[in-house]
Amino acid sequence: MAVANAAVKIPMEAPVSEKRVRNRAATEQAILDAAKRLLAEEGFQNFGINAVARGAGCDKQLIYRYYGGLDGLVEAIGTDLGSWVKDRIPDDTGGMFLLTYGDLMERLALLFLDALRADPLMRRIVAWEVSENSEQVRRLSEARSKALAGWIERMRGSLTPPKGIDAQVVNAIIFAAIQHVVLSATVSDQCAGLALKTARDWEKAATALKRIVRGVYG
Amino acid sequence: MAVANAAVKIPMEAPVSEKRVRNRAATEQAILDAAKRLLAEEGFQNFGINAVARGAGCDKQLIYRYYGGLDGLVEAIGTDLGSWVKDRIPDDTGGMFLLTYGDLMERLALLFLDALRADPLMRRIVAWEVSENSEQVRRLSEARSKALAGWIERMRGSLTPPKGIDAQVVNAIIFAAIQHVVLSATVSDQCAGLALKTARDWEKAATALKRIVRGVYG
DNA sequence: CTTGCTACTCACCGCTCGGTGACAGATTGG
DNA sequence: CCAATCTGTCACCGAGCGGTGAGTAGCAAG
Repeated sequence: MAVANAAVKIPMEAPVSEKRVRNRAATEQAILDAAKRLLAEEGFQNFGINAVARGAGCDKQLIYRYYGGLDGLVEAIGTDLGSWVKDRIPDDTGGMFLLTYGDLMERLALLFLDALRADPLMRRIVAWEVSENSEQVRRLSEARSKALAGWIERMRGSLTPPKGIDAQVVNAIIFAAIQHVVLSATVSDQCAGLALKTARDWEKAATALKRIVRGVYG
Repeated sequence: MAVANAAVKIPMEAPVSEKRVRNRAATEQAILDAAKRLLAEEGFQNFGINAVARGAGCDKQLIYRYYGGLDGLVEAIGTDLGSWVKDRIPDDTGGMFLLTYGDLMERLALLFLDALRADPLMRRIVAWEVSENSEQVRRLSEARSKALAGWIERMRGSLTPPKGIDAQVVNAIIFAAIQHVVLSATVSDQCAGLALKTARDWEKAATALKRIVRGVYG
């Protein structure tokens, strides 16, 4: 087999899919991407070592080696989440002048609504958060809420809530409402009997949301 | 072995657990109860034929025979749900005079909040609803929302929402908020960074909720 | 007692899961 | 050149899953 070397040097490369390159960094990234994609598209139900490995096109052993298992991988997703959020939720006021706390909260609520609607991964994580209480989920949840809190703080600027209102609690409830509405709509195109399918439906929801925010903050 | 018959007639009954009686109705009920209990306590994650059969102390084959499988069993739970709700959410106004639509919605919101906090099965179903879109879940969800809508309609009486407000949409958002807050608190004792552990925490949440409702409906 | 019917159990199937140990090919350093 | 190391693959394990076909125990009528 003296010709073996030559044959290896010019093999019929990539008979069907391009040959896997030996590159740890790229493989790690491929695994991370596959995990995020899987979580976003399939949800946490069928999320596991085997599925991720299949999605990344590599052996699951590498997930154990590079991330120490599913937990480590999920943690890596969490770490990734901060930048993820930054890319997806605008950080300016869209040219608006936010004169009052009510202006601010209305804008934040609508921005958050749109951002969540547009981001499947975030939606899955939120759904996961209210369905399971594992270490995995806790880490993800923490990363998410931290990113969210940071965003709100940045947007808030120097505006302060009106006296006599426990804004932290009110805001938590409003954001909870947004999350549940979006989750419910994603799964079943409706929420509590309210259709949430067409753009028109969502406009009505946004209007009602504005009304609620304005009702509290004026 | 002539004594065999005598031995059978007076056997050491129930050596450890009482002997299973041959009673189809009772077994069906045991299966249904086990399913509800399992769903309430463990959630939908590990909910399956084997787990239910184990919980009911019978063979899974009986679940196929009596309910036609998990789907039929879940449907039976859904059917059960109407009466379940009636037992758990009060149907009167608690001696209050509800003069305005705002009065009504405030009371409904608080009642719903408490009822959901007190009912693990309902919470699991709600969590399931926002996590998966299967036929099973759709059936359960439908039964739940029907029961809920019926309750609201009964409580509403002749009160009508103020003009110029799309009450259906606003109410859907408010109920969504309640559901998400309760789910989140159940899993992690907090929601969007807001602690929801002590009675004091919940009082604050209830106050904020009232403020939101009153903000919209006056 | 025999014969059916019903309630119920058991053993087994194929499959996927998470997890591990052994191994092959490429790369690098001596 | 060999040897060590790194990257990636493969075969296999035990366990649990949903699902099924065959068989057993109790009861009632003849």
